[in-house]
Amino acid sequence: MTAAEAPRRPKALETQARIFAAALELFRERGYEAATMRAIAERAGVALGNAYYYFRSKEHLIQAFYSRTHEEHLAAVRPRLDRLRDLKSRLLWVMQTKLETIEPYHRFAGIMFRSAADPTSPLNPFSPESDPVRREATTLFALVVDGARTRIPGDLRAELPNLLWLYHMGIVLFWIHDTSPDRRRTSRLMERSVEVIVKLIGIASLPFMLPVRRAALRLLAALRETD
Amino acid sequence: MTAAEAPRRPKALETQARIFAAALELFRERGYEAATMRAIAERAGVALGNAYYYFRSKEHLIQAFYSRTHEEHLAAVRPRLDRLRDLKSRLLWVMQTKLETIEPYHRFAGIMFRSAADPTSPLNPFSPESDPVRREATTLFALVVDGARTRIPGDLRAELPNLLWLYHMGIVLFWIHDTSPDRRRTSRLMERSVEVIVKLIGIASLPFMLPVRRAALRLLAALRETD
DNA sequence: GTCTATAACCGGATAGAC
DNA sequence: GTCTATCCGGTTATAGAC
Repeated sequence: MTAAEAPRRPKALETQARIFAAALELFRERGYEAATMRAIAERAGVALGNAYYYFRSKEHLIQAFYSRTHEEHLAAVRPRLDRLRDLKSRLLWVMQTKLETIEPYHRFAGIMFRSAADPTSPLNPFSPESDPVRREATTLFALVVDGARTRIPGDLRAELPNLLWLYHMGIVLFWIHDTSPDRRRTSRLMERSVEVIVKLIGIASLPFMLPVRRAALRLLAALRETD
Repeated sequence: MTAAEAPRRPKALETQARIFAAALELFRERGYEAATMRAIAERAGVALGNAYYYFRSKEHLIQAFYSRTHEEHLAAVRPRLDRLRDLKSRLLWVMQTKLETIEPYHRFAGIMFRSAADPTSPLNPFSPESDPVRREATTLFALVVDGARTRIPGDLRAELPNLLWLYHMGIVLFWIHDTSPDRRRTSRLMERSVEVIVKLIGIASLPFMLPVRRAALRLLAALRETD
């Protein structure tokens, strides 16, 4: 729960948790817009000003939501990941649990992603504020890759966690727009894309692909250069 | 200029144009947030309510902006595209002119893309409202492909305009976040990625790549299915 | 440091008169 | 078509209590 300033006293901690819980409930029940700060404060049994004391803005409430769902995702992933050995089933498992974790919030996820696309917003996945969450999420994909017995050339293997994180963001983006029952379209897309990705990794690992692979990886490196 | 309802009388048309022009100016001068509807109305010399008469919301003002910049882009592309023959130089030219066209609006482009990521917003590139603009933009990339003498298998060729449109959206997304002088990072990324893309098209066109190509294309088809 | 209550500001959006 | 008045919700400010 990354809030404005981490509260020290247990009572404060509880108040903050109550506000956060109220926000989550209202987001679920009414969606983002309708869950006004006034309503959140009321449900949490605090004054409006107090809600702002713990969460600098409505958006900060969402940063907290990010962390929370990531933790939930981790918890859902762990019990089974170790037993899966090949890249494909590991990636499938992680993606599947991801979709299950975020499903309850589908209704307000869209409007949440409004801010996510704004470069000046702390919610932007590339913003400094999002750094910790992004790093953690990438770590999960590193785990997926490392634990797989699939053979992958070193240069690609090093970049793969970032690429998979990006891929996973793409799936989430699709999920946001998916109104099919049980989010079936997203599931199907996810399953098929995982297959294609694993196949592509196989191909990219072939010796004669070295030049293109290098060019593509250099491209990615350039993406991260600061000037 | 796709507004709320197309105004019939010349006077109305002029008023609408004046509001739109004022909006564009203020977007450039102050960015999106600071360009309040009140300020836009004032600069256009109309009442606040009147601005809303022509543009249902601030976001609709941006839909109009989309159309406008696309038209400008087309105008910039045309004089030279015919003379370029291979895919790489054609694509490079189109992307380069794109970046030049949107550059003046860099400052407010970010916040513009807030709404673009919201599935309920008319600004979302996948929304019905955006359909015309997207279709037109895709047509441009179809033109890029069709006029190139590069050999491309039919299945891939049919999908390529959509893929290139998607690619171009990615570059724009990067551009939004790019604060380097003269947007140099974006230019570099664009040039390198065009090279990689053309190389990849070459590889994907090899006979033994047929199965993976098919799988990937089927994936894209699934993306568009309505169920 | 934690919290309340209340009033006010600001800008997007709407209603209804002219 | 155009205006004025008003609503609504995010956000801020303030002043004070525990």
